[in-house]
Amino acid sequence: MDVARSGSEDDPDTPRGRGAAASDVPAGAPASGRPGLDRRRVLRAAVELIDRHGLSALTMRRLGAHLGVEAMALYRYVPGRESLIDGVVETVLDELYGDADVHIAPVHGWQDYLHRLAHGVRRIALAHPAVFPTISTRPPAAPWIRPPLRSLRWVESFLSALTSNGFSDEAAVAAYRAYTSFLLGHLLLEVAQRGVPISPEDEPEGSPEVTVDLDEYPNVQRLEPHLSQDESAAEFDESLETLLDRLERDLVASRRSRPSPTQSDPST
Amino acid sequence: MDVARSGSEDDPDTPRGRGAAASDVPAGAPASGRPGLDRRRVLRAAVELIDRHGLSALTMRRLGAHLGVEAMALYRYVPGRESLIDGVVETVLDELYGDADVHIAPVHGWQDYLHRLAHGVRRIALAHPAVFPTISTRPPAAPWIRPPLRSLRWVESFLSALTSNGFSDEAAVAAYRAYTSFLLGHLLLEVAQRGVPISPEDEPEGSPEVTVDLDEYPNVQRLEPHLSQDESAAEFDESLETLLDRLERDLVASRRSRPSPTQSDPST
DNA sequence: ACCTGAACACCGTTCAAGT
DNA sequence: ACCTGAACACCGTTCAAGT
Repeated sequence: MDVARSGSEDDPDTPRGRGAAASDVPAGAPASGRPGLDRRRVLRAAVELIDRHGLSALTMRRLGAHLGVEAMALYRYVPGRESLIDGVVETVLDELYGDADVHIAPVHGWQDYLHRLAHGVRRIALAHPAVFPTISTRPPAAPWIRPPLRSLRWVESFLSALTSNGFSDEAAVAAYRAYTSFLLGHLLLEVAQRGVPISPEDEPEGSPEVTVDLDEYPNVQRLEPHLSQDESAAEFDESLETLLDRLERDLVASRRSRPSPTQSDPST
Repeated sequence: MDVARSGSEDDPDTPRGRGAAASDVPAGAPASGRPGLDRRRVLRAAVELIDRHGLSALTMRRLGAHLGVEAMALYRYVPGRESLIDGVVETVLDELYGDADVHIAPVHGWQDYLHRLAHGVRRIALAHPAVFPTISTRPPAAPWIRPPLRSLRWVESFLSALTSNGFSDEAAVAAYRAYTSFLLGHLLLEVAQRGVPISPEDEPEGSPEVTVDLDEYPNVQRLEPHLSQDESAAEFDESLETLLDRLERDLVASRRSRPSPTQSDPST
């Protein structure tokens, strides 16, 4: 279960001794980070902007203003807007690497690991609902790198967890596919359900309440109370358990037909 | 199984007697539709533009040019770009209403219906891969209208099919949720895997082939052949069957605990 | 080394004006 | 009734110039 740190790219231009230079500034500065721009600072500001006002509010000019700088200054740290958005996706996903709950040694094998990983991704989706659709739909680097697990590191970690626990290569890949589409489908819908900030300042004023006439849709009308209920959390857990159970059944079945070729080590 | 026609909005401003005025024009005009703009024509041109060059290529000015008109003329038929995109989503989804394979009387009850519907949605996703991410992520009209089944009509049709076949209200809603997240997860990933046209003219020239060094990711490296294989179609079918089987099991189990309260009519 | 001013091409959108 | 010209505010991006 070797999972190291960040993925973005090792920027060797970090101008400080970790926590030293950060002390002579409010540390939680509200908007304008005077002390010196920095790729990481730019990306984090971009995430903040999207979180607060939606993706369409992320313009080079606004991001510059947010950082107390002209837009053109950003091109030192980022090749352009598209690539800035890629960086935002990486930055948000990088939070997973720092998520203690995902990293503690799994006490119940691979199931525990997949369980923790799934909830880690869910926390990220809920923390950055305006970013998650972008995480889900940006074209991945390779066709088999499936969102929302968009980095080689996580794919490796996933496959390693399964193959070192008795899964055949084919089964591990199949599990990877099932797992990612489960995460994507559920979390995208959960995030959509919550309503994401779209463009500038949602709904101008006293909402006109676009109430549709449901008379022609009797089932929808009758089930409206059920439909409106937010069961996302429970559903996520249930579906996840269902998936893990299925994977385990398949695993056991495969062990029976092709008896254990050296029971793997439960190390780490 | 009552499913009527289009959903967009009943535009009463159609300036012709259906097929009469359309006869004095090539009928399959390649780009510039001289004879008179029309909301439907505008939307279809927008779909074509996205299909060919990606969402970012859809600008009011380019769409106008494509239709042989200045951009400002489009504002007669569409309130603005955002709403144009909503119209594109509706237009593409409307193809489902005309899909014969979805509409024929289901010969094997609700399972047959869900099966046909799923494949209908999949056909649409594959026919318009550049539109599907937008279908998946545009904020729905109501929180419980879940992509990719974005219209009241389909939700009604879905719920009707299940509740008239023995499903309780709760079970029907749960099935609706499971079904939509299945569709979304699978199809979004299948479409992403195929690589969608992003911005202008993919890859300028002889692709530099960004080959990543896989040495640090031994499992990924070993499984690369498996991972690269496109099993989307088979996986879609398998996962769909798994889902339908689970729904059926739950249905049977519920019948046992609460014996049939009037076996419903299999009409239409 | 880092940022800015000015400029360019291209946006969405409004509105008075043309036909 | 339908389309256009001109204009406005706002984009992304380049590049020579400032400090």
